[in-house]
Amino acid sequence: MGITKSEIFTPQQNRLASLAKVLGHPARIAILEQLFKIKTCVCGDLVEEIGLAQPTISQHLKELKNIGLIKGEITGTRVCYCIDVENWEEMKNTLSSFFDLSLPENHCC
Amino acid sequence: MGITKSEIFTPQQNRLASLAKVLGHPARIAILEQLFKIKTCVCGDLVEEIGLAQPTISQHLKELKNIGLIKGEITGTRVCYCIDVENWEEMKNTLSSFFDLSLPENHCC
DNA sequence: ATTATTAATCGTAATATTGCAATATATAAA
DNA sequence: TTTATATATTGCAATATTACGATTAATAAT
Repeated sequence: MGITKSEIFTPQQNRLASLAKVLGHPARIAILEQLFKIKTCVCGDLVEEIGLAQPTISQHLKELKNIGLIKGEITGTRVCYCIDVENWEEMKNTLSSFFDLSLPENHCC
Repeated sequence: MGITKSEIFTPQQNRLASLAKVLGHPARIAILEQLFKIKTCVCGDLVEEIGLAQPTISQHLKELKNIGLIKGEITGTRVCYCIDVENWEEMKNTLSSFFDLSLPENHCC
């Protein structure tokens, strides 16, 4: 059906999955890495840098913005995108907590 | 087109995205949490626990296994699944490294 | 041998995602 | 005002994902 049965999971599970899902595309990883690399905001340039069509990049940026990982500010005809530092830290913690769940001790395999 | 242009990204970017993608479904998050919770292997029971049909759970388990987050061992008619501790740690580090990229200092927004 | 149990696979329907051309929008420059 | 520039939105085609009923495979129990 292609539809996720979100209603049978906890808000935490759904939130974590949503966050991971947004990170689940190499173009979005590349965009985020570029934002880190240039140490400031991206005002365009991502299209040439990444090599996907402008509408495609725009769409990926939208998803990153929706989940709160980046934010954009319009300056003239350009839009400057940068990491949303506060949310970034929060999501880092969300993922860390999950991965820090204490590992099982009694293996049967 | 529904097809990701993996070839224009680095292996690292694709690897990270693949890992995140697998975590991008609440059922798979729930399965992993359950594996942690019971502190041992899951031999069935996931179907009742999670509330999706048996083929659906089986499919999710397959994806978790493919990426290496869990491993399974056949014992009789049952299959015991548990966290693949070694890979788990590796993936934790992969994600941590990404999130620990030093945050940009010069904000323009 | 037959039956029960458990999990994987197949087939299929519904929905989501990816990517881009075409277009729209909105500001800057001339 | 007209034109150029940058980004968003729309519409669509191709592919992927999710979910599950039906079936299969493989062992256990009777």
